[in-house]
Amino acid sequence: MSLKAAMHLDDILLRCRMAGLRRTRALVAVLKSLVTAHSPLTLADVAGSPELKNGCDKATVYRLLTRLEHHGIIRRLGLHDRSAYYSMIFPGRHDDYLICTACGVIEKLDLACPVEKLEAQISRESGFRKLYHELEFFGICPSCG
Amino acid sequence: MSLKAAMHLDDILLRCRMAGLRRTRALVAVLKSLVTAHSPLTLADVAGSPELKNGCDKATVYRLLTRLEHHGIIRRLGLHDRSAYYSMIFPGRHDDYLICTACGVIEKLDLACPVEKLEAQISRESGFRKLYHELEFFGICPSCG
DNA sequence: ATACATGCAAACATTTTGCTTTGGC
DNA sequence: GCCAAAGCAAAATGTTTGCATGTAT
Repeated sequence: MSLKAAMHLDDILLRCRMAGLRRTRALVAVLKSLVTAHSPLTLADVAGSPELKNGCDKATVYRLLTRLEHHGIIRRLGLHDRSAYYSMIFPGRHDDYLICTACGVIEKLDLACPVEKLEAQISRESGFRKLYHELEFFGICPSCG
Repeated sequence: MSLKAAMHLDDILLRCRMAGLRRTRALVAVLKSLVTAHSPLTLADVAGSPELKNGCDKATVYRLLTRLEHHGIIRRLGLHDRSAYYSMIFPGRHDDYLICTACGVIEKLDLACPVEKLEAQISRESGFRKLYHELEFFGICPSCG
């Protein structure tokens, strides 16, 4: 894990404590997986997490992910797969994704998200609160092409 | 079912025949549900479809939906729910959605989709083919607010 | 010491497949 | 009549909950 990731981790653990979460082995393991991941992870990915050799129980991971999401520390994504995906929320950053419908590879898109300002407008017109969005592009990647 | 929907239905049945699908009772029922629906439907919605009193078998509906999606006649959506949603594709039209994370209500958004042109750019830069996208806004609706 | 978190196991929900029968062409 | 599609039933996959035990505070 890089120095940058380590800093993030301490920072996030602090936010977890603020939210009333205890610093358990499972919590640290889950956060490590998510902080170091290059793309969103499924519950099974996190629970398995071989490199961290933390085989945490799925039920435990499930409850942690649920709570972390509820506290706005991680984000839950659809990504069109049968299982849900999770990724860290880094303040001020938002990722959109490009996904191959053939092999399932997920790439983070490096672009200025074009819907940020729409969000404010939609919130105003619809009366919905706590608005956020999910934007994914699907297609066939060059390797599968 | 409105006249407009009826026209759509004939049109779509034609496209299905082109794709090699037989005009079965189940196919007609599935298409009727989807054409008349105001928002995307789950597999269970379509199979149950009470108003059409067509209790089709779920396996049948599943296979039909899969095939229809494969032929580009319907679209499969994530919508963050546990089950997948399906909606008709009306040529030249694309819908984005606004979803309440509390009660689950799904509203179609009436806006010029801001990512259409991005799509071409992404396709060019990434080499992905057959690109399409999914854009959803999530939040708490006024009733749940 | 206490309350919260874990792990195991079992219940659920949904999707997916196998196989026989039905019905469109 | 032939082959694709339907229907039934069962397997596979992923999520969620109950409950006894362990552990952070």
